[in-house]
Amino acid sequence: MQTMPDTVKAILGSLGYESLYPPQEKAMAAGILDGKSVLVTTPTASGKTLVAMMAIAKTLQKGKKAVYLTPLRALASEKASDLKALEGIDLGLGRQPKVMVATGDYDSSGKELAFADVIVLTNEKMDTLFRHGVEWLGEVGLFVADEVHLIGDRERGPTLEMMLTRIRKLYPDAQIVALSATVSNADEISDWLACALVESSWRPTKLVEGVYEYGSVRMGDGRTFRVQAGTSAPVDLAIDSLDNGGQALIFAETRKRASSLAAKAAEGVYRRLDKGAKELAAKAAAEILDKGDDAELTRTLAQLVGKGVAFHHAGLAPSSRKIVEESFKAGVVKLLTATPTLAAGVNLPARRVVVASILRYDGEYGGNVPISVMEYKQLCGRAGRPKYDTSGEAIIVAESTTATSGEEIYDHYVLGTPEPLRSQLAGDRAIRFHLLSTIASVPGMKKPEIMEVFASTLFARQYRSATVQFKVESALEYLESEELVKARNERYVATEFGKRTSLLYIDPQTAVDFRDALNRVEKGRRRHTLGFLHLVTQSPDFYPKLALRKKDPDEVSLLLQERRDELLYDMSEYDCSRSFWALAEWMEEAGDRTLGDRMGVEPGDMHRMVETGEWLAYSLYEVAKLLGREDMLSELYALRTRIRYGIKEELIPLVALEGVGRVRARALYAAGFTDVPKVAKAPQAKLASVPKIGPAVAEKIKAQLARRQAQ
DNA sequence: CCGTACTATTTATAGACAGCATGTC
DNA sequence: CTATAAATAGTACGG
Repeated sequence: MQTMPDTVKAILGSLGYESLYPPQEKAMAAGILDGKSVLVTTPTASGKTLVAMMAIAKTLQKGKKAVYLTPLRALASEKASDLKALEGIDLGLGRQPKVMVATGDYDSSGKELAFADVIVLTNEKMDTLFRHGVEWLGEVGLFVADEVHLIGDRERGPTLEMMLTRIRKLYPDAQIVALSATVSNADEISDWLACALVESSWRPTKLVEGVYEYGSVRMGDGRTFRVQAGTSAPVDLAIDSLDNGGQALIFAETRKRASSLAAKAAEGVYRRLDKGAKELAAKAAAEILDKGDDAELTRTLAQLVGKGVAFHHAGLAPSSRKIVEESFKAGVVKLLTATPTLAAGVNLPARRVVVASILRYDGEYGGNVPISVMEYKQLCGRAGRPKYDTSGEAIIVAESTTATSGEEIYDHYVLGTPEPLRSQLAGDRAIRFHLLSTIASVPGMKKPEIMEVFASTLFARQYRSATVQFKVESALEYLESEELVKARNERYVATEFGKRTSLLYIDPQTAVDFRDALNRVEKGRRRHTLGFLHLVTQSPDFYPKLALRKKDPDEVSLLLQERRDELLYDMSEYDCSRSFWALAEWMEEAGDRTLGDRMGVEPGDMHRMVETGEWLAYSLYEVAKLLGREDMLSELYALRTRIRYGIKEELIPLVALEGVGRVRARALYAAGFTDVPKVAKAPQAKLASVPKIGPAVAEKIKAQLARRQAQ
């Protein structure tokens, strides 16, 4: 503590901290306040944010900007609101420090960001800022990279790896503070990033891990105890925790299992609620119904929340998800079941974490495979609420049906150490994607210079140089043969098509598929909406891709037959996904009931499909524009709007009105207001009498039409 | 013949980042 | 080539 400078002490004081946690002291000793780059590996909730905040404060005092990088939008906004605490501190800037967030869905404009001192971004957003060559990056003195262990993720690791590589290369003087969960090759990572390594296993609450088998639990501290057998082992363990006064969190391997475990727990939990708790639960349940949609999933969830139990997974509507999170935090929901969404996302700790199974289905493998020790430790990280519990517990349920015994599980997971982090940049998709952006952002590099960029990746450290060379070269060949890049005098530049692809942030494969498909479309007046939609949903960038169920092909086949003339290529119902089908119905104004109950598409999935679908439809529009296909532009623009709002073509003009979405647009149309001029002509009272449109909305519509006319 | 309890068969499988703000026949 | 739990369809049996 004696090493702490007064300024930092003052900052800590104004943030409400008196002393530092051990890992925080270690980070200071490593020189984090002197601008030294550091990799901090500690368990979750051990105060990494404060470490970052101290470094950020120091950076701002030097008149530099700080960038904070996270893997999730939800974490970005959470961190931003944590960091807002800095806005209240005088750092000698002569003004208030400014904290801003920019993510794909919530974008502060580039200009605004230039005036911010602390900028919170997702890793991908940072990548796009590099691609756009934002000017203020030179003013950044500190990059904080949170959850750096994501480097080992097959899908999203490469972006993080390339981004860190680029930061090191372009801004060698900038300080890097990398925050990571515990990994076994932390020294290799810190060496790669030229960082000092700070390792600590300290936690603010003690964590005791154990394994449940045949009705009894063996804990890491030597304790053993039996659990009252009830409906199902994970539920029994959770209820046992409630009886000891602590909330419980069950991690399940599938969504279905999460909701079924919650249902099993409902009666037992409800019996344990007192009158006040029951009232609060009923209120939360009503809120879910009120703010959510009409899908079966939402109704089931509301019913369970009314009993003090909930499930949480990516199928929930964003509104339901938020209410569940808040209710659990507030203690209204006593027992929560969840898929791994909660392991990486917002911090929702519980006294006891139950891992219902260490197996998870892997489609490529064709069976269940055990999760990694690192994943398991991530789940454990949610055990123990610093403010309420002195210690947290994590218990794995060992299924008696599987070959692995409780003892083996204990040895492997409880006593085990997380796996080393492996670069995932060797994947073809990842290499192509990042190679294109490298060439597009620095035009005119020769092959050796390009190789040099990849030579400073973690990938190059972990693989033979011949492998790296081979991978990069074959990706280069691909990009060249598809005319995304071209070489002149051995210097590589991106073509217009390549540049556009890089800025749209789509997979080169997606761009090529789009281009080739559009080029095959004959010029003319024929409509191709369904074909375009298929193209979008088939893209490797589209997510989520739901497979057809056994009973679906008949109905999809009918849809294809009816609209065969809209297709771009010959295809059958077996070339379709349920995502394609659902979006097609969505664009025909199918409701939550149809989508959820008949098609089995949960609200959260629909939300994401609309989001990615719209982005890709926009990209398809841009590719068509680049190809000079004016004949398709209006139809592609319509496609984008229809995906976004879930409407038939006739409603497109109406949703341009602020405050009018799919439901109100349909209501207006049904009342005879079939276009904007008709709405403009109608008296306000007439609009207000249309169902779903009250006086307030009618006024809003009138006001903006008046504004529009004035321009 | 019907309802219930049990058994065989079928079905489906975690999560999540990114762009940009028209101009038609 | 590989798994497993939940939902659903099918079957046996008692009344």
